[in-house]
Amino acid sequence: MSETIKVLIVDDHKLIVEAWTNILNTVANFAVCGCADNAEDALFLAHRERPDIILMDINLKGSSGFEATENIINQLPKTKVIALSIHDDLSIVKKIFAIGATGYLTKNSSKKELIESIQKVYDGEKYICEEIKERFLASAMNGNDENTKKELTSKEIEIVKFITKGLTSKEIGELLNISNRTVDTHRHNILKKLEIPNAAQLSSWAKEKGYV
Amino acid sequence: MSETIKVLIVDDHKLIVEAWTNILNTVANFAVCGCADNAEDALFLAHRERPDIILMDINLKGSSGFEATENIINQLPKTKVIALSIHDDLSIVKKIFAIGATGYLTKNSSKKELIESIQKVYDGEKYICEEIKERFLASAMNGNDENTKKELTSKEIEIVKFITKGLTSKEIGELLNISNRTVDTHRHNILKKLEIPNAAQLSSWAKEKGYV
DNA sequence: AATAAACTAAGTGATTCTACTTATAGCTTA
DNA sequence: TAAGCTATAAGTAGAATCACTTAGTTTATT
Repeated sequence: MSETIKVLIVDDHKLIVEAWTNILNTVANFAVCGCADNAEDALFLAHRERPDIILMDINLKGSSGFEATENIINQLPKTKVIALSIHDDLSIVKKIFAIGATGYLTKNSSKKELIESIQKVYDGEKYICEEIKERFLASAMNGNDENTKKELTSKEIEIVKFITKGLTSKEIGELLNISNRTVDTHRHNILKKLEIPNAAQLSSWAKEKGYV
Repeated sequence: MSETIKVLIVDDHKLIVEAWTNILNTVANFAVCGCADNAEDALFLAHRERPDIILMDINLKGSSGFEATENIINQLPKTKVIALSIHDDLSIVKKIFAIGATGYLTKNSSKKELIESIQKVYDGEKYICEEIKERFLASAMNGNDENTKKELTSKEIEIVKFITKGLTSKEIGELLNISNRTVDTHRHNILKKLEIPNAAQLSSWAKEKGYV
């Protein structure tokens, strides 16, 4: 109960990191042991500081927060990760838990939930914020398949990233050393999986969901 | 000096609002007099509470933070608005000042800058965070035209919004009651202005800059 | 060993987008 | 009044995407 819980905060917006640090430091047995604004620093600090909890924004600019989370969990199994995200997409929640996260908050969560989640996860429980819980429930009730929406493969995600950057199939093929017709096939499969009509919408979808 | 400065916070992420409230309430002569997570509530609260300063996130989900800012400034000229944004795009900074904002911070600003900006703006000065100042300087030095990048017209922005939603020129034309060839012309002009090669990149650009 | 999933590639045809140009009408501003 | 911007529209040509299909190879998993 009175043991100090060491927390590492990872988010690429300084103002947000400082604001959360402020909140957490008002809680008696919490101590913010470090902050990082990118995946590399996060990994380095996790090794040095050995935090109990990492608050991880999975929408980092450069690299994917998914990979960073995966690395940390693999290398430091004792460290628990609470994922923090701007979106309420259920497939992303499932994915991050599959990787090994122990908690999930959105930026619509309350301060109370933030504190609660850290304590609960430290005590060995899993934590999902109210907003997401309700959405899972609603999704289960009306039987829609939002949470069973097909996942993209890593190759497909790679290609999505190039598409958002405005590359043509030909250019992507050259970069990946595959035929432009193969890239076309991937594009087609991606759009079909996600039920999206074209690259323009795919692009904004990817931005929104934090794939890029 | 000892007068209380009333601050209204507008941001669509509860956790961020609470975090900033936390910071500001630790400053002796600051008082957070309200929070809003959308443009309508912001306007209502501005009328009721008559804050000295409004901290306005200009990347609100539903409506544009630009319009909200414009409305508030027109209706309550005594209220100063400090714009807060995730991006460091100089053309957006210029635009928000043209509308009538008195300060600009990014989410990479520090806590110190947040507090400083409120005090300075309350004292009648304008405020721009360090990060943006440096970018303006750099831009002026190497003479690149990033800050003179052409602005999109309101029609063009309207069309960009439809493009990001995956509509074809034909569909957009039908919605706007204009020829699909006119939409094509607009598309061409948009891409040329922004020096972007295709709709896919345009789409992620628009997401990134908060146009949609 | 067998099955499934993912990656690869290509054919075909339709649709859509992009580039560049010309042109008219309306509105604003110097 | 002239110049300039915006919105409208269309011609032409070429590039790229999208839909749907078939199919061989590799990689995992059971």
